[in-house]
Amino acid sequence: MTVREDIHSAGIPVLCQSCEARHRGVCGALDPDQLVGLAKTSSRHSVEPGSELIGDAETVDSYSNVLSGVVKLTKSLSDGRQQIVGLQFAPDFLGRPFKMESEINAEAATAVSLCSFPKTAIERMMKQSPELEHRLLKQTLNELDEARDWMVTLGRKTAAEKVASFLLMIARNIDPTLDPATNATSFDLPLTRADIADFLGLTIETVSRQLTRLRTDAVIRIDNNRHVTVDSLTRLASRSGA
Amino acid sequence: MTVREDIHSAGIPVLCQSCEARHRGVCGALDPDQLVGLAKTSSRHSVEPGSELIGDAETVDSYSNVLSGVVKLTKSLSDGRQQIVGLQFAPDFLGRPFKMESEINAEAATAVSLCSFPKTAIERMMKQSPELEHRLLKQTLNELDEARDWMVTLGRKTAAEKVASFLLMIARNIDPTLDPATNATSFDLPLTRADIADFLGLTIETVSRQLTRLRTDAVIRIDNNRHVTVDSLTRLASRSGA
DNA sequence: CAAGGGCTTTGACCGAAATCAAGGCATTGG
DNA sequence: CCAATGCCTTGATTTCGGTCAAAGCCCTTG
Repeated sequence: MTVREDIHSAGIPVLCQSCEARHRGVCGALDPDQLVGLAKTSSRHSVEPGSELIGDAETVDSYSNVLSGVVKLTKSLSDGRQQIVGLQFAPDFLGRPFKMESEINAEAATAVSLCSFPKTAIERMMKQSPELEHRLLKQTLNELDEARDWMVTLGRKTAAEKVASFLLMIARNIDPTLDPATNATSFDLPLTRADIADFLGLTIETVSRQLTRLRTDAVIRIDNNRHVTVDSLTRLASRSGA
Repeated sequence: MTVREDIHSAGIPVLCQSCEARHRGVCGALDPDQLVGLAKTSSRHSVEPGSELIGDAETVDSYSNVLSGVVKLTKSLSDGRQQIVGLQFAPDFLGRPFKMESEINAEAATAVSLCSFPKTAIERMMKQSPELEHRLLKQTLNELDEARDWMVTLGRKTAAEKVASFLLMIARNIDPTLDPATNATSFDLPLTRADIADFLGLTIETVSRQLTRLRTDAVIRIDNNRHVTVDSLTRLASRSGA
């Protein structure tokens, strides 16, 4: 069971008072008393696609729960080559505990809404509440797992398998209409072709060609360049290389 | 500062009684009283290169500190394609807290010595000692950082850059004779060409050819197929693509 | 020493994906 | 309505790394 599933199934809805929304991110680990303290300092934001959330530019001093939308984590080489090293969906927690040396950027891939807390507030709370740190450890272990799965994709899969794996991963994360009977599903791509290329270690052209192939082979349909309909998840999975 | 450096610089030597060795892994987070309890259940092992430490076969029910040697973490696709997703050096902590779903294998790349504890003992201790969980969180964050760095290497670097990056990483981790003056260093490769290929997402032949190129360009020397001498770390770094 | 096996190197050739180059198709704004 | 802009697709060509094949080099073992 992933952390995400765990939080969902635990079903701990927490009224985060400042952002006036019920959500289930890391806040779910706090007891009501603690939460009231935290809520006073939290605030809800909505940001445009493309906004930089964590970057080299401004030293960001806050943590956030992702309430909706998709955030991409990227790293770049000095000559501009870029790689997306992670995607965060609701209710993931966004931020860098204990300043790591690694330079990472976070950018809104879609419209994103966040509930943010000052770094100091979270860090104070973490000292008091082992349960909060435990939650964080679990999310981190989960992200590590995902990162390692993608290392296999990046290092050992063909372009066709990479694209199929990507679609499968997105479907699993934001699929609104999973139909177990027909084994079909549909969703909006949260990333542009360029982002997908940066995620899979390919070029835009190769991503486009592979999507075209999946379309002509009738594995998927794409409307408005965004909305994907997968006719058979199993057929897609069989092309993802395990 | 990496976790590894942190543990080293903190300089917390702990006498782990059962293995009768001073080491500084996760045990360093425990106070002496707790340690006595743990030490009763711990034991020191030495394993041959190639031994499987964590695998699909036997469900391993213990955690370990790596005392010396190098452990490779691998993942495989159903058709046998393999990817190394991490390397662990002393004093890293080896094991899977909270059973994750991801199937991962750990195998001794070199001769390895370990200090192992039963899973139950560590887990009991973790509930009592927030400091232990904190250490674990820090190591996990560090591994996540490393994994994401390698995603950039796997997705966006050329074969030449991959091999240079690999040598640089190994040098940083097990360099016994770093000479800041001449900027030179030397070390034994802990991995075979096949392992290096699995780590970098390349074939054996490509790894061999790139090493040959570095040799003919006088950036490195290799003796006995194992012992590498880097004449200029900066020159090597300049070939690693940042 | 010779034989054998495991690992590594090297060479010739091939192919998947990158690069280079147009062109299409929406949305936006004058 | 017609540029203009930003994505996306498609085609032609090139190239980097993979594949196939052979040989070299150690190291062990009889």
